[in-house]
Amino acid sequence: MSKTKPLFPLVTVDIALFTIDGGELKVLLTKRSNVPFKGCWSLPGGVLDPAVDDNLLAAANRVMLTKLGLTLPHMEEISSASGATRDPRGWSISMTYLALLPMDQIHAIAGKKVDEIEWANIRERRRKLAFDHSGLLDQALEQLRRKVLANVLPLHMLPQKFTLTQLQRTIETITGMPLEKSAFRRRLKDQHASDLEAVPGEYERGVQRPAQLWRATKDYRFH
Amino acid sequence: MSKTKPLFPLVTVDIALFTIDGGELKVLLTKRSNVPFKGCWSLPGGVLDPAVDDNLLAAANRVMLTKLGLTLPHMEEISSASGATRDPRGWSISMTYLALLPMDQIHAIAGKKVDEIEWANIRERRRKLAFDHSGLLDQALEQLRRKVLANVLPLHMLPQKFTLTQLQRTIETITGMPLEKSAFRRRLKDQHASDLEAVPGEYERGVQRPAQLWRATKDYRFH
DNA sequence: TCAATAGTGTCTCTTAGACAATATTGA
DNA sequence: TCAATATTGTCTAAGAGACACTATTGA
Repeated sequence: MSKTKPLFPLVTVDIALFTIDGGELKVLLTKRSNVPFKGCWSLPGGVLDPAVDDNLLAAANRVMLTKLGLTLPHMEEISSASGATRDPRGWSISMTYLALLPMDQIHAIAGKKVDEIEWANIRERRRKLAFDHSGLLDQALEQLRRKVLANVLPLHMLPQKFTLTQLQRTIETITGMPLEKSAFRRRLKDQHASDLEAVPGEYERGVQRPAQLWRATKDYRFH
Repeated sequence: MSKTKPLFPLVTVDIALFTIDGGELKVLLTKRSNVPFKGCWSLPGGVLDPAVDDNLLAAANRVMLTKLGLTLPHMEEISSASGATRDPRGWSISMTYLALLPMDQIHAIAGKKVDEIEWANIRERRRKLAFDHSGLLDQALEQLRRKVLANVLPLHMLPQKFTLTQLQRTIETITGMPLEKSAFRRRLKDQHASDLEAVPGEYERGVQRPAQLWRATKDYRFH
């Protein structure tokens, strides 16, 4: 470690990383290998290292890369949690981040897998997490749903090339609300012309009419 | 001061406090009386004191109370700013808060007025602020406008009792967009029945038909 | 031909904007 | 009565949901 001075207050970053797997919304959890809360499940996270982190967002990206080998297409600050009692080690600040992983990279986790990991189904979330992570996860999930309901496209959860039906299913899975196919596509044409582009001549085939493949335009952001 | 240990990283809170004055949106600025950026204008703020602050939100409220004598009806976390270079004193974290002051309390500022203060007109904002506060103010302002445009009522900027026209003018001032009186009132009736209540028998009088006075319902939150 | 899903068209209903009409006061 | 602003009503246009229709493939 490159830490030189002890941190006071203790500053950590915690990441709620979501993806879609088997038509279900999942979040990545890690089992803690150290005290406090050793053996408990928690959001993946780590301690700020001022010697190497340019800022807190960079710290979140570093943690996901070094601990899990992941470079994530979206990382967004959600909120802080702070106080003297939320971490037994003392007065602490945690910044929570919302991150998205493309569904075809769900098995890309490599890195120094010091911790046991699990993709937990959001709908079955009854497990109590370490620290105040249950609440942090709730906030990140709420923000994800709010944005998708507000018509922001979660393209970073899809493969590079995808069909419009895949996109529709992804949104339905996140929000829990069914979409009308016709109205959904009308909205894409009217309001997302600059977000999506058809991949010329590429189609997904099956026992049906081939489906046009689409991709996010360059520099698309989940904003 | 009750600080016992020096902070590392340095943790501060900065508050973008908005109100309406003379039909204009204003933000409270303070002139810094200490280094760094001595003599520069900045958002009011202060350093976290883990010995007395329950959390960062409490720190923001304490700073506004002790430095300016204000107890604010709304205080909301916006975002963090962090890094090694944004404050010459070293690696720092600042949490920005959005706060609202009722327009009839614009002169309520008392407290230990160690700093010179000014209500700066948002539309004339060309002044460069200390640290990265210009950007922080932009973010807070954007969030305020986003919420008001998304139909959240800024009741905390109005007096306890107000007319619907006052509310309409307030919203128009924040967003910069004119509202249709009829459609606006229809929206209030349809979507804000639980946010507003008429004050029975109380009217604002003038050279015109008296205007019903309204108040925010108990526990109304700007959310 | 049929099952299956892609993709499009159309009808209707709701909602929001535009604008007009009525209401009530002080001067 | 008039000026001024509060409050309400109505017409219309745009957008969204419901639903049906057509298109294209593999089996």
